[in-house]
Amino acid sequence: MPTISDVARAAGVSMSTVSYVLSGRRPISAETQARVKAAIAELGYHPHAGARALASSKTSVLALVVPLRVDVSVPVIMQFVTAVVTAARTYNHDVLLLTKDEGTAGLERVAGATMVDALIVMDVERDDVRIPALGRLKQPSVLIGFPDDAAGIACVDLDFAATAAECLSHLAGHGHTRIALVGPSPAVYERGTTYASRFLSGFTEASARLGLDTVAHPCEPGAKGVRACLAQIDAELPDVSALVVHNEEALLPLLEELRSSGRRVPQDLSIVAICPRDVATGLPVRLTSADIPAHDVGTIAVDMAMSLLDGRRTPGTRLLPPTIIERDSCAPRP
Amino acid sequence: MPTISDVARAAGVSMSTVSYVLSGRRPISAETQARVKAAIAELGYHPHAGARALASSKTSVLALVVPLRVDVSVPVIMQFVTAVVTAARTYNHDVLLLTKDEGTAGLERVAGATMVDALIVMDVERDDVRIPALGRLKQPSVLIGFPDDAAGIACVDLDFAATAAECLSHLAGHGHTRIALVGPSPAVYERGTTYASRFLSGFTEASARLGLDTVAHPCEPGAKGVRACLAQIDAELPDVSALVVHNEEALLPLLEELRSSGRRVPQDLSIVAICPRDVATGLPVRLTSADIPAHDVGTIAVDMAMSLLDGRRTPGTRLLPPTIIERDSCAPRP
DNA sequence: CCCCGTCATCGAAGCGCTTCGACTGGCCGC
DNA sequence: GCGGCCAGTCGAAGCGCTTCGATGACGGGG
Repeated sequence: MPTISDVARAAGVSMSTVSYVLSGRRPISAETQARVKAAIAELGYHPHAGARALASSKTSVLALVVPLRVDVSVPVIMQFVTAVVTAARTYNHDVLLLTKDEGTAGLERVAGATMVDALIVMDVERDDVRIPALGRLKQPSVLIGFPDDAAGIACVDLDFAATAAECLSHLAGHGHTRIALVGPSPAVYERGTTYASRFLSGFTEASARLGLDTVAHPCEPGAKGVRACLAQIDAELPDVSALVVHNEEALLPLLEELRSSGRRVPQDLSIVAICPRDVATGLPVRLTSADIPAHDVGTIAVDMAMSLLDGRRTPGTRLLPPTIIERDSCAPRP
Repeated sequence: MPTISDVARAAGVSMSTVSYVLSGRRPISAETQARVKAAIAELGYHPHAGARALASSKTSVLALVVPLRVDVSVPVIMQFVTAVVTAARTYNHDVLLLTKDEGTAGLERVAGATMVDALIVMDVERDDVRIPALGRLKQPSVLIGFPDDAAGIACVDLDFAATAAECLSHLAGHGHTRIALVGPSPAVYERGTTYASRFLSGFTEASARLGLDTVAHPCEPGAKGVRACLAQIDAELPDVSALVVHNEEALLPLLEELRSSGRRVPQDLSIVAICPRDVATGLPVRLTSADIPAHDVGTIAVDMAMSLLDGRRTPGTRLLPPTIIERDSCAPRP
């Protein structure tokens, strides 16, 4: 492996000149630049990341913490991940992958060892122990999600409250007035993931504002859970004509159950789902859905991390507006 | 951030002693070790990764290259990823995530910059351009999948040929003699992913060996693709009584199509699928399946990389034996 | 009693890069 | 015609760690 001094020798200049050609931090004449670049190409020189990190205290690496076992669907996580990696590359950064199960120790390890310049943390919970830990690090961090108290740490996420409201007004626009929310499994609420409760309170508020008759129920996973949830809804809200489904796992069994009990979607029952595009289109009925903009969220998280890194101030928090995509699961009230 | 010399001063020893306590490469008396460790704990010292990499030419980081857009299902990829990250941590390594779309350049970048000690590459194709590139790196690498010519690079994967044979003998054991293979979409074959052709040739061979009547067809994605594929199969192999499905996306539409055309699974038609556990159990019928051992493959890939790193010789290639899990989609021939 | 081998520890030389201060010509303005 | 300035370049001092050879103390064998 050639070093910077090999390049310098080959180009007939000093090490520092090569360094300045590479970083552009000082003016170097066009001819010299050309010679240096030629030498670099010829030798196949790559600056040594460790040496660079040592000398400059910058690693060009971002840490990304992903959840291992989750209630939020795996494809969505993967979308976040690829968005983050792709966005990081546009800033010439790479991504070190950590898992949530390492908890606070993982953060401290990579930050303490100066392996990364900044951290992006997914799946933060209401009262996440990692938040105070992040605050103690010398590297900046960005949360994907909203804890109760972000303690000054930057956050990005879909505006779930506004999304719930959008779903309701979309259905209200079709004439529906009796609407039920099929929520995530109780485990999600208990775990303290705030998107569930943010969605729920947005739902409740908008329902009151729009004068709708609504009920909301969490939904256990599996066909039995769906059946139980539907039964409860029918009992509490007879003549319900539309469902808002904030539970990806429930979608398929739900459609199965409705079909086998003879309720047609959308003729008898309209549905709006909160899920990524491909889930909405991959089911037996193409669902009208509020999109989960995983790609945008990931990209914005990286943008925020980069602003933080070069000292620019960033809005502490970004809530992305919802987008509803009309497909085949909403009809006017029967 | 405290440095090793802060620790040394606090413990009243030299820097090198601290280093030897940390690495264990030379004997240090118990008392000295205790003092050093106390100082480390008290100061909250973490060795600087860059400095360490510079001095030792070891980074304790593995690169993992994942495909971005794929025909193999996202949850499977994610299983590989989490297995690799988890296994890497047991060796005190971290994982740098690269995407396949960076191609050869990504590999050369991280290897050239000495950001990683070894590379693990997923989704390798028949004649992958990355293979010669990997050969040129000074870091060892492990492929997940089997190219036509691995050029001496280590490989791990499920033994797809043996898997096909297992599926057939499982069905033959239930008395089936007329069996069709619903293969991946033609795009997969064209892209040159070898697992498809390995499976197909295993299928053909075992079919001959067992004296079965079989046909094999690729299957375009979507409901129409499934319908077309079934039609072809029925035309070429009337009275087909079992299907081997090597196409995760086709599974749901396939079951839909069979149901709506009145063919019951497994009474009228038995099915063995090749897919991960959760897919097999998440469908309307719990499918008997040959498991895709993503977790094991990921773990073994890391083990192989580590052996390569400390100079131990490893088998150049590991093919994992298939496991068939009996569920509700296989019945004796009607 | 001396020599030698062992064990535990130290000192210093890098590893490859960035960065800061200093140096050199040329060119301007007065 | 001289001081000052700027563009362009160089030299050297680290950055924090590992590692190798050297050193000192100590005990055992001759």
